[in-house]
Amino acid sequence: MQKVPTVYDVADHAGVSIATVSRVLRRPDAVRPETRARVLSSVRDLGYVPSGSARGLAGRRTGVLGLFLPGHDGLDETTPPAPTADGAGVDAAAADAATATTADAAASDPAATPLIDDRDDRAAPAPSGLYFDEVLRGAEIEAWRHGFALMVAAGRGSSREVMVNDIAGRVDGLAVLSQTVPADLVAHVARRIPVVLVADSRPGDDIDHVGVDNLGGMRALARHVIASHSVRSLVYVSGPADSPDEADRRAGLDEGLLEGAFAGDLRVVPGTFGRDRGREVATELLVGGRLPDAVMCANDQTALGVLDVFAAKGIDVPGRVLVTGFDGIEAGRFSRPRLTTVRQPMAELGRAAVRAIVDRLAAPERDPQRVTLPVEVLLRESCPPAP
Amino acid sequence: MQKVPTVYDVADHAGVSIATVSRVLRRPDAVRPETRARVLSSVRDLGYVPSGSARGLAGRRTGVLGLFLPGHDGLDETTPPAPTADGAGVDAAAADAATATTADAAASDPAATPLIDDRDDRAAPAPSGLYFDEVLRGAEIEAWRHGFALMVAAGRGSSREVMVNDIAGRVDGLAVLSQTVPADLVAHVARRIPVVLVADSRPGDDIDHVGVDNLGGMRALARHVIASHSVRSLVYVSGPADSPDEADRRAGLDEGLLEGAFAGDLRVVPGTFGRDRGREVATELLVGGRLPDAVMCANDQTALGVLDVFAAKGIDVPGRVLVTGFDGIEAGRFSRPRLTTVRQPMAELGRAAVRAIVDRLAAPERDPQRVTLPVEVLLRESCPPAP
DNA sequence: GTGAAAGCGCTAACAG
DNA sequence: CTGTTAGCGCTTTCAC
Repeated sequence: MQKVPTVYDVADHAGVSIATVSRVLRRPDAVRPETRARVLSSVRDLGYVPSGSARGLAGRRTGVLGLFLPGHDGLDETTPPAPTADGAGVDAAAADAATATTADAAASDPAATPLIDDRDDRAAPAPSGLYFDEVLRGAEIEAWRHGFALMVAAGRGSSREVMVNDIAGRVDGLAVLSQTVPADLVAHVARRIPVVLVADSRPGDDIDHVGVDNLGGMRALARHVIASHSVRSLVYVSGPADSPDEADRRAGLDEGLLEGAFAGDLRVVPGTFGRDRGREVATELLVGGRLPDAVMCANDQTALGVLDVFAAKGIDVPGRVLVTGFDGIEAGRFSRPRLTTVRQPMAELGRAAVRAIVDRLAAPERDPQRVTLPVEVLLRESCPPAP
Repeated sequence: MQKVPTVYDVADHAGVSIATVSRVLRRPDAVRPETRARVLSSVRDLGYVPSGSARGLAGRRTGVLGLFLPGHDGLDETTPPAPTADGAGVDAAAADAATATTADAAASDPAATPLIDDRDDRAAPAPSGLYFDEVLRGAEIEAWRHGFALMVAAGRGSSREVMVNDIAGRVDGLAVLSQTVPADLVAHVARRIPVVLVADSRPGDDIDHVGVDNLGGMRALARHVIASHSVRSLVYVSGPADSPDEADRRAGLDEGLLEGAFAGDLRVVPGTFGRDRGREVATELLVGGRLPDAVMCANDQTALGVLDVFAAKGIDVPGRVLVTGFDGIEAGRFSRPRLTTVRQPMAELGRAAVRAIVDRLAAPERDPQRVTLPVEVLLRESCPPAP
């Protein structure tokens, strides 16, 4: 790690030219086996690892794709970035190194391992991310398949601009999730490299886009709800009015109801995509005394909140009232009753995003593409299949 | 995206030298405000984004850290990497683009949204990764704090060498999880950049390392088990014999038993860290007819397998037998009964790993560090707190 | 405060 | 099959 070897060092050591070293690494069969062997051995001896930067510069391509995810709630915004400038915050590092660093001896001190009564599930961390983790995983896999490495960044409110530019300068293409990056920044970056918007249905963009079939999913679900059970009254707990997802899901609901010739009552209650709001709504419903036959929610969190209250109040789901969600988050698998929902193919989203970039790289002039991935309706106990 | 602008273009456009452009971007206050404004405006007009490669080359540092995770089970090995060579598999991309790509119209076809009866939880995807996702998230956050971007890669059995070298060439430091990279490769790479081993207690390494307190955690748990309940017979279902984690946990068990002056029977049954093996063991225990007072497992998966069988056979947990795990995976929060376990601070692991690299970058000559993070014992229903 | 010039390490023609 | 030679776009002294 002292005198990091370069092509020149390897070339010298192997008694060849730097071009040959480069060839051995890029197109091995363009070099005589013996020469190749000699070079390879020098590489080993010297501990040579080619510089990605130099490669990127010379080759005009980095072999890296970028993925911009939504920020991790809380955990970050709290602590501003260390003063970067030159040393990349190296000094700041030294400062908090002591914080979590523990010598083996200390950590093994019995007193250091707390016993926590978690019978109330209090200690559980908020899984929050899950959703994006899957996207990330899918993207990583697909990137690898296409010979790209993947660089990730989570959008932080502030300094997003810097980050985006920073990433954009290092990659051959960038996938941007939902509303993590302001439109103008996206536009700026898109002038340099292909950008694909993921699950972010901003209309009128001349930028590639991949998303899931929110509309079709909710439509299919709605049809199931009204067709399989004698639903006369239906409450829909929406998402935030400014959410494109909400818009599509709502549209799907309307279509499904129409197609299913729903003749009952539909009441729309504004929601927030939050579990708490689900609880509120359920409580109001209970207090109002007029429980509908079904409560369809714009997302799982909301539905889980509704289930929380119904369970606490002893309301029979699905016996007395049906409940549905949307997203297919893990928690819905474990709720009581288990939640009927629409599962989004998260990993597939990531893969599709990467494919979109790769395609674009191959055909820069092609018209902007829009990919919509199909979803699945998962019928579980909160609104089971027709009896 | 056509003629990607460079410093030169910006310099021309702004009527300054490239040095000034560079300054404006790196050390803004070293430039007269008016000049700065002019340059910045040119940057905007031209859609200039500095090349990370050029920057990395000239500055001898990339501002990127790498994270090497274990492969995603199955999903990958199945499909070999596209022929990379030059086009980075661009041709292969075109081939399978049609596979998942769907036009809006088609996706919205009702027939395209399948309804799946998931009352038996069959449709649920294997969450598998979860563990590493948290590490990744922690690493990303910490990297960002220190002004670094994060590059991730999942270790695939084959071509791992290529990947590692590839990543290593593009980053300033690398964190490598568990046994994802063979020792000699690690050594090779470590000659070029700082490498930190994560949760991989290979002894004798002169490489930085961060891990969790497997020993202390299991010790504390063991003491709880025997001290809080009148346990006379104990079965320990181990992990694979070659796992360093297993070794530490086993040692912790022994210490805990010793410290708690355990006078009963301890029987060790070999396990695999797999849920199936947990089921097998539980079944054997039942068939044998001599159920112990407690079954402590080397990890959560095993414990969940044990719980599966006990639940199916109507064995009362914790009434008839106590069960414990290790890891703190999400599924343990939802099992029936909920699983008492030791939670590893995954996100913290990721953060610590990044800190270790950053520290090393700041002090290349310092002795190798070893960081052991404390764990928490989560007492849940399968082995609750003392009555 | 700003410009000129010398690389950083590698790839990719182009010769031989 | 191998060597020579230009750059790739940016940072960074060193002068002015």
